[in-house]
Amino acid sequence: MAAAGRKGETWTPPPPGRHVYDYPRPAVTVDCVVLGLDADDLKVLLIQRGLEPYQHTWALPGGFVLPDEDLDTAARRELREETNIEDVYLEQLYTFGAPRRDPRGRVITVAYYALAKLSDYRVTAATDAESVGWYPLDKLPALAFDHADIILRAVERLRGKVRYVPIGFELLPPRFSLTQLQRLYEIVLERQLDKRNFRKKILSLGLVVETEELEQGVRHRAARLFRFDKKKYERLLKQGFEFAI
Amino acid sequence: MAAAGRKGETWTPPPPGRHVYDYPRPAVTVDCVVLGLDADDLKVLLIQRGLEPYQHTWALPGGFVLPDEDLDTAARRELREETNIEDVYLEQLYTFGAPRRDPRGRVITVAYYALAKLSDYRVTAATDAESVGWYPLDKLPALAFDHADIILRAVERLRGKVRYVPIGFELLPPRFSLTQLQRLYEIVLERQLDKRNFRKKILSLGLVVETEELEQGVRHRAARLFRFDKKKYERLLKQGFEFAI
DNA sequence: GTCATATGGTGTATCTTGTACACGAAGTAA
DNA sequence: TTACTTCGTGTACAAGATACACCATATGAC
Repeated sequence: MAAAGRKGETWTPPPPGRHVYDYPRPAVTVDCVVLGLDADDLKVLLIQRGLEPYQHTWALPGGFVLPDEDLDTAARRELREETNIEDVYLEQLYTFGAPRRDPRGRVITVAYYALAKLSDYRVTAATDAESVGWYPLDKLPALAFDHADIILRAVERLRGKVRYVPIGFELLPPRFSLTQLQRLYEIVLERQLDKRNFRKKILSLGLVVETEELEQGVRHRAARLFRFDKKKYERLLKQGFEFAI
Repeated sequence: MAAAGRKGETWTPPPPGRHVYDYPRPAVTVDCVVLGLDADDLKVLLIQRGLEPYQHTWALPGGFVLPDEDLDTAARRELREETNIEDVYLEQLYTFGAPRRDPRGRVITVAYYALAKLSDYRVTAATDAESVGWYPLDKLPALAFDHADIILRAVERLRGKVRYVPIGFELLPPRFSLTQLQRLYEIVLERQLDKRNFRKKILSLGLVVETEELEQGVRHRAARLFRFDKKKYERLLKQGFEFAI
């Protein structure tokens, strides 16, 4: 959460009152918007704040950037510490620095967004000391700070990017059916797609390849599973190929 | 310039050594990549640093964010103070925060990019106390800090965005010929476009409208001038219209 | 094992958009 | 008048987008 109290971890805080500067400096935090795909919608991972300000209010996972730590590293560390999420697609989103966005004083936050395979992280209600939970985007609780704005911007970014960069796959398990993939695009882009045309288009790109596996545990005909051929994509990228849905 | 010494201006600095915090805090700056379009290429506006570190080295205009100042405001202020540029298209680009990007200590910079009508700002060689100059992107001088990376990212952003958002017009005067517009796209996208197809496409969008004016002072047949209909664009945007070249 | 139910998986015809391509018109300058 | 330079235009073809419906295959209940 932005500008929350530092949590313990292995790092030992220096004695207070020791950092003196000629000019005032803002505090700098990172916050992460983790988006995950559920059966029928996009969800965002929130944590419930344990400390003032906004105690008990839901907020984005995040916290202070350490003195010798890269911004990306800070974002990944906070994500790990507060939600146990690791190895996700993570990208810097935007930096929010309105002078009064934090009641304690000037806090500038570098926001990140992450795409997670929601099935990997079944933290569905509460897990830790603070609670952690996935919330559908259209039923967000009241949020601390300007975190609602940050989430909005993350969703905009995802919507804009998903058509031109194959990041949608980050929201799916490694093996997925074409129906799942289509549903992903329908949810993110908020419009219906034609099944046959979608398949034609996707397969024509040659980046989604058939596997031997079939969907398991469904009570109807099982769908074939496909995978995204990342290596091929990277090869094509270098040749100026453009992904587009 | 990132994390340069503060310049005088009207603001009076507080007495040194007065700002004390419990935890170390980074300094936060803004830096601006101003891009302008010349006859044959994109140029970036640089200033020559008057102070250590990197004294006399070329750098991006920028400086510290004031305690009660929004980030965008800080970027515009620095641009005005250091280069006299005002009223340009300005957008946050990316935040650079590698721990040792500034030799003086931890400095995080929020980078912005701006698009300017180069003809409005003929600061071609030196203007101020420090020099200011436009440099073509393929002939940049040695740059201070990580400013070369920042410029690279700004150009990438422009290239990615110019096809889907009508920001190219920000680089042209209010009235322009279709040949000028085509040249803009050719320079930014780094590929040749077909004249007839380009015109057909542009005019079919209905956002570039003919004026009564003709090009002046050319030694051949004068081209008709057009203008970008921003109001119409904004109206269409609300209806889900998508600009694309 | 048959039937009901649910989703999987496939092809074609039409329309729209992108691409390739060349020359006369209009103005200036000598 | 002529030479030069850029302006401004249309058509034929290829590629890609869209609209649209039905049989196949698996499960589960009876």
